[in-house]
Amino acid sequence: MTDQEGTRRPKYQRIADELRTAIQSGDFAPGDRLPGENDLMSTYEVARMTARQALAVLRGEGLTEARKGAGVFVRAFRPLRRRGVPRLAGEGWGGGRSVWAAEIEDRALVVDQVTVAEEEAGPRIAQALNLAPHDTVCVRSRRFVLDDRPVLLSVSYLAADLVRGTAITRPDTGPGGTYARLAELGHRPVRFREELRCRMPTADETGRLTLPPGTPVVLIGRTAFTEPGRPVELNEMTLDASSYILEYDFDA
Amino acid sequence: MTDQEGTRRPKYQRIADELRTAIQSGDFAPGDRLPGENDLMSTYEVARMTARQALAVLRGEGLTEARKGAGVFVRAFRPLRRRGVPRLAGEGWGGGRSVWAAEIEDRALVVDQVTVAEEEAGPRIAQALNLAPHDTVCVRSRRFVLDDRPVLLSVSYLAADLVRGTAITRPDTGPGGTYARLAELGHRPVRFREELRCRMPTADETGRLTLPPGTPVVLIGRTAFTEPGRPVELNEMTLDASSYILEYDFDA
DNA sequence: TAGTGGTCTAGACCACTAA
DNA sequence: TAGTGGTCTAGACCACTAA
Repeated sequence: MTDQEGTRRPKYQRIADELRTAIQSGDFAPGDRLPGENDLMSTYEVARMTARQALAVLRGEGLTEARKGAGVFVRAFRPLRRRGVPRLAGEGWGGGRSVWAAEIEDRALVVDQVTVAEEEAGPRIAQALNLAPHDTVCVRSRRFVLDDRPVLLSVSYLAADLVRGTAITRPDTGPGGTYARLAELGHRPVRFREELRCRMPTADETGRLTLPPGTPVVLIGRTAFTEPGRPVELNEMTLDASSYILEYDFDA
Repeated sequence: MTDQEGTRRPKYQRIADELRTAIQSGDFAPGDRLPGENDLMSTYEVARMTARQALAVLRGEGLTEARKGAGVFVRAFRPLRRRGVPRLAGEGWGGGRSVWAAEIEDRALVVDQVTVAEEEAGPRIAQALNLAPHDTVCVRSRRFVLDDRPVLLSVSYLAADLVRGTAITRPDTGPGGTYARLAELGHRPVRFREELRCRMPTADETGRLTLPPGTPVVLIGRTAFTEPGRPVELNEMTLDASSYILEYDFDA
C-alpha cells in the first residue's frame, strides 16, 4: 500500500486520500485528532514537507483544522439556516424536510464592531443606489457573533440625504431596525433582490470572521426597493460559508 | 522591505502580500504572468519551498493559477448570472443595476455526461421526497458545459413509480423538460425551495468541473412541490463558484 | 518538559511548455 | 533546449500546548 509505484499519483496525494477515506468512513469523527506530521513521517517514511503537503490537502478541503502545538483535528459542519423569504418559508411546504440536515438554532446573536459613517458613494455603490458617484452615503457596518463565533459581516449603504437626522444614522436604529425607520420616512421597502457570490476570503475577512483555512465566504448583496427602479438600501453581507445554509422559496 | 525583522509575519506571507497588492492595484492584469518560483527565490533570497509557499497563498485565495512548465498567471472572474426566479426578475426593479458587474451571457450550453438510472432512495433522498428509504427513485445526472468549460453538475431525483414509462426516464425529456412532463402527469410543480451551501470541492468535483485550486463550489438543492408537503422532485446542483452570480428576488 | 505544528534551507529529479 | 512548476529529501529552529 505504501509504495506500489504502479500509479503516478504523488505520495502526498495518496497519504491525503487514505486519511480522507478514513475520515469519511467514520474512523475519525468530528473533533478527533488525526495522525500528525511526525506520525505520517514514520508511517509512510516521508520527509516532513511531504507529510505537511498531505495534511495541507485536507485542510484545503475544509476537512481538518490544525492547532499549533496540539495536533490536527477533524472539523465539524453545523450550519445555521438563513431564510431569504422569512414570511413565506416553512409554512408547511417542506414540513421540515431539509435537504441537508441542519439544526435550527435559537441561540442569541451578539452584534459588535458597529460603526456608522458618511462617505462618498463611489461608482459601484452609486450605481446600485441610483446615485451619482460623488453623492454621500450613510455607511452602517456591523459584525454578528454567535456563541463567541463571528459568522457574518454586514455593511449597509443608504443615501445620506434620505436618512440624515434619523435613527438610521445612530448605532441603534430602534425597534424594527432600518426598514421600520425607512417606512416611517415614507420609503418602505416592498421588494428585495439578493445577489450571491462565493469565493475564498481575503486576509481581512479571515481575521474578522476568524476563518480556518479552507473555508470560503458567501457574499450577499441585498438591494431593497420601494418601487421599480427605486432602490433605497444596499446591504453587503459576508458570511462564513461553513456556518450557513441559505434558503429561498418561490412560486412557479 | 525584504528583511525588516521588525514584524513576526513569516517571509512567505510578506511575499504573498506584496504580490497580492500588485495584483489588486492592477500592476498585473488578469491573464498576466507573475514572477515564478525562480524569480521569487532570487528576488527575496529564499529557498524554493518558501517561494512556493508564497505562491500557494495566492492560489488558495483563487487569485492565481499555475500552469506547469509555463508559469503562474492572474485569474479572471467573469461570472454567469443565474436567476432563481426567472419570471419575476429583471422586470424594471433593478434596471440592470447589478451589485457586481457581470456580463449576461447568451452563449450556448452543451449538456453531456447524461445518465438516467433507477436506484434505492436512501435516507437523505427519501426524506426530501417524502418516500421510504427503500423506495426506488429515478436518478437523472447531467453536466453543463459552456464554451468548453464545465460549469454545473446536476442530479435530479424523482419517485420511480411516478415517472416510469414517461420521457422523464429517457436522456432527452422533450420540450419543456422534466417539469412539462410532470405537468402532463398531473403533477405540475407550483412552488420551489432552494437550499444553498458553499464549500471546497471534493476530488471528484474538481475533476468533473476542471476546477483550479482555490475555487469553491456552490451546492444548490432545489425541491419542487405540487402542493404543501408534496415534493415531486429534488434537483441537486454543483456549481463552479467562480463562474456564477446567483440572484433571487422577492417581495417584502 | 516532551511533543506538536509552523517556518525555512539547500539541495535534487521530474514532466511539461514554449521558443 | 532552456525554463517552468511539481514533487521530495533530510535536516534545522521556533512558538505553542498539554501533561
